[in-house]
Amino acid sequence: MSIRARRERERAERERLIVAAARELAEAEGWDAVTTRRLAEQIEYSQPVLYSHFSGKDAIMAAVALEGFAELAAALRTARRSASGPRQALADVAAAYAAFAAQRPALYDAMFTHVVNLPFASPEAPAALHAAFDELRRAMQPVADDDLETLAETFWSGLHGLLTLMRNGRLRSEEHQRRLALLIRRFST
Amino acid sequence: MSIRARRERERAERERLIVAAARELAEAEGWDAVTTRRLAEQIEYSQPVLYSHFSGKDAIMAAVALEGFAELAAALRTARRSASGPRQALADVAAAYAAFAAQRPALYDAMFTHVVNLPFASPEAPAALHAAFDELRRAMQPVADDDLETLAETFWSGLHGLLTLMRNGRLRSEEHQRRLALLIRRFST
DNA sequence: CATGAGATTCTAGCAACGCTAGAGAGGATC
DNA sequence: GATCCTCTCTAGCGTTGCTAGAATCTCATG
Repeated sequence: MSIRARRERERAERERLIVAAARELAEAEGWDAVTTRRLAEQIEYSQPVLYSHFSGKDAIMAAVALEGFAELAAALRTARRSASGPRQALADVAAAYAAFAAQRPALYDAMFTHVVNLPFASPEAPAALHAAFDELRRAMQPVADDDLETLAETFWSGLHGLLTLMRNGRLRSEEHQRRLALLIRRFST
Repeated sequence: MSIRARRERERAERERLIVAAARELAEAEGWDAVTTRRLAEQIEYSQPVLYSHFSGKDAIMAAVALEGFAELAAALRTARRSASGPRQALADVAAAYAAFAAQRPALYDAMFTHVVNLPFASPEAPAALHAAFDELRRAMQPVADDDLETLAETFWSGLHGLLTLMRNGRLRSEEHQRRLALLIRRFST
């Protein structure tokens, strides 16, 4: 029994290693640099081992994205709780979201632009994802008139659009903060 | 002299063919299906011919994107001009933008998410791109207080976020119209 | 202690990708 | 008619994600 347990423990540890290696490599050199060969080399096993843990590269990216959702939820929660008041909460949460995306672009991509296999706007979506969106919803509660869910989705989309277009060079970078402030202002009534 | 002219004409025609084939294939099966081999087969020439016209696959995508900008500008212009009034113009232009993105997702991707080589928010950006953004700017003129440029960028980002997150299954599809209306409403004062 | 079964991991390779070097064919020029 | 030059093709390089089948290692059983 104990042997089996040790095996499973080691196996879980190796899986953790794969996800960590993928994330590190992606954050350092972008997702294009994350190849199965480099991952295998990093964990000091051969390529096929990856496929005994994950169905493919997409599944590894999804695992990285899942980590990201949990961290995003935590960051948003901290921002909301440390806000000076309910009105400030929205601005602080939005700023935390923007900072998260700016500091971990590769992670953000895995979460919101690349992987499509994860269920999103449905009850089957991962708990961490629900938690992250819930933080945004709570931050918007004080400024919501009726349909909180739709309002939160729309504001989130605005944030997401600003950050992705900004990062891809589609917007004047010197106006970034002004646009963020403008968006928040438009959703603060 | 005439021979040289015919040559150049035929060459330009072949270049047009390449772009058209890339666009068709992308719209039918997505950009992943657009390979240099399939493109070569479609135009009935060998692969290296593509590289005598374009520096690589990215350049072909950029050419397709350029077509898209022109068409988007035209669509937005039509929407703005046929609007019943200056207040309705913003809603109509936004609706036209959303329809464009929904009907030609691959084209939209080439324009706004994939290719990064094109200059964007700068004077060097292609004329068609300036024209398209200018339509949005004009539609927002009546509702702008002071900084029209930043306002237009922010509203555009909101639209872009809604459409991309929607298309990738990140938002509840049944609420799409409601979110669009909400965004427009928030930017209509 | 030896052996066979079962799980685990590796080597080697497939098909497809973007892209390119160098050979060959064709028409224009002297 | 020989020579050049432009154009196009065949063939191939290095890389990708992924997989089949051989090899190795572990462990319970005779």
